[in-house]
Amino acid sequence: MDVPSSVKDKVEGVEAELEQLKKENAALRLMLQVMSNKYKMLSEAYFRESNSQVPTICRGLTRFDLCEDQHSHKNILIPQLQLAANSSQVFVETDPRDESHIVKDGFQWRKYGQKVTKHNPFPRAYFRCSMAPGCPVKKKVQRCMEDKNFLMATYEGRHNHEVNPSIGQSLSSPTSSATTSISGFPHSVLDNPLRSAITLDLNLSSENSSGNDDDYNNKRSMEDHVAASLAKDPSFTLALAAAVARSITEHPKPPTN
DNA sequence: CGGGTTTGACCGGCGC
DNA sequence: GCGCCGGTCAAACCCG
Repeated sequence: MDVPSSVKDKVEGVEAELEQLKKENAALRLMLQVMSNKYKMLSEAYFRESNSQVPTICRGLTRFDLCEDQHSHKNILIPQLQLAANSSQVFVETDPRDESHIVKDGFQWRKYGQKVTKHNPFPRAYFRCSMAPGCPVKKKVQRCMEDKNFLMATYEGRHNHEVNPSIGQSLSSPTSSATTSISGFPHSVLDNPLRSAITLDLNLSSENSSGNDDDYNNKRSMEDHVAASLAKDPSFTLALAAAVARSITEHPKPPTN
């Protein structure tokens, strides 16, 4: 019995969609695992600090920012972890064969060094902003260890000038998608329409980044990949945030003294 | 020739 | 004090 080609196409379409959903589910599961582990680590660190009588600033603890999705005009919860003051991280999907460390973010950068770090075989490049004399902003760019599709750029400092749109235009190009959270930047920069509409900063604080075990790096790399793909879909982010919130509330409380 | 990149050397912080 | 490691410097080099 012959199956009409239109039906066949439809079936193939549904199968492709199913496959896509499976991938997204896998990504979500991974994300939940990572965030759950991260929450556990942070909780332990927090309680250790509390118990050691050291004055504590709650840096690096998870909070949820309420933001409005520009497309659906619904508020979405965005899990966000703060880096050190004036510091932020950006994840950019690039061709893994591209070794140029170029993150087109609207600024002009001058490279002043490159280094191979201990836990990542890919070299880390160091840049200074060269758009304005005396601009104190620096950035570090390094390819994610386990997912070569992503570059991780760490920004430090505040720009003392405006962004140049002609430099940043490729940020919105189809071949380069950025998942950004830029803290410490002037509003004029943040309001730039060239900037990615979705903010999803899943980074640990600078304090936690001082941990240098492989386990941590593995989690971080997985996080980078998952965060970048999920951040493209605000409704998915909403569902994720709800699931994470459930995960956190169900997590057993750390021992108290 | 000026501006950017490369790369080895150097420096300072940190843990042991 | 020593060694490790990340970050920076600066001379050499490249390119338009």
